[in-house]
Amino acid sequence: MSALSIGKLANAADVKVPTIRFYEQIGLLPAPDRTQSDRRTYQQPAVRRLAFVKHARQLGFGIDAIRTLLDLADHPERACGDANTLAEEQLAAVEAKIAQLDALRIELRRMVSASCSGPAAECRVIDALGDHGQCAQDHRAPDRVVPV
Amino acid sequence: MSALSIGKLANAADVKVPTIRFYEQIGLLPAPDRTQSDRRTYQQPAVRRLAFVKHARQLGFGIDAIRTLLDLADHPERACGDANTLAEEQLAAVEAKIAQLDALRIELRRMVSASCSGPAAECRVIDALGDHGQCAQDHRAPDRVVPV
DNA sequence: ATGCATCCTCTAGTCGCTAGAGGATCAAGC
DNA sequence: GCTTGATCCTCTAGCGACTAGAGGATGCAT
Repeated sequence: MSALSIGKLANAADVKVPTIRFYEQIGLLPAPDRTQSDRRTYQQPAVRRLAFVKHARQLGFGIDAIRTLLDLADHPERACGDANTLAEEQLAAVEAKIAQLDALRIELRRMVSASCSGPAAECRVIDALGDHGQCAQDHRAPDRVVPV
Repeated sequence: MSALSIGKLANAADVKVPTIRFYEQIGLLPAPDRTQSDRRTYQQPAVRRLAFVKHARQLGFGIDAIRTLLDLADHPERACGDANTLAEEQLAAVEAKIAQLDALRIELRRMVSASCSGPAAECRVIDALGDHGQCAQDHRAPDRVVPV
């Protein structure tokens, strides 16, 4: 009755079709049954599972972390210490990134506020980029650079 | 006199050696002269140019944007409107990302604050991930998801 | 029966590097 | 002069999390 094609599942969880196949490929979602013509057929629980994954991704959890979280969700009798740890790590990561972006924001604002209209020779932006000494703040990237 | 090996340049600008080769490959830095044994030799201006690129990357500018900015820096007689536009766009992108991360932070804090020690069945984190309806805020990713 | 949507697999591209293989060359100490 | 270790060269592949597209097989509605 409630069998879903991959397209319906994608719609139900608001996730793109290729993404579902990708998740299956990397073992994040179980391989579903197939029809005679080799099409994937999902049952209702797949929607919840995919929504869980989507929500976790939106919160910035990495695939490995999600694997652990799913595993815990699948085994409700286990202690959830890992889930707390992961969430705390994620929170710390998010807060660190916010701090870094705040420094960037300040620096960029400083550049932009002196908006110039003349030639590039006098451009505040170009100038500031060429001379890091102008930076009031420390806006270095700690590990990886922001992919804004 | 002031010729630099790629290693010296990397040191001077605090950038890794392979990164310099990569920048050359994608045309961000000009191909330098070579010694008889095919080693790259740089002159002093290369340090400033590379530092410019590094600084722009730290501020989150993409390679294409940096190409434009470098082009402007190379032609000081041109109007710098593009530089201002790019900086403004970058500022807007950074601010948008901060807003999104703030929402994530709130949501994650909510999860973490109710730190549980029991089985996963009662875990706040697992529970919250499974039910987006619990989220007070809208922490959806607008375009791409945070690679925290 | 036609036509279009949806599905399948597979490969390659995105971004900005980073890591490693396999080999040549250089500089310093003995 | 010789050895050793650092540095250099090119080339290819990998990261994360998808996304895009080729080329072909179904499914469903008219």
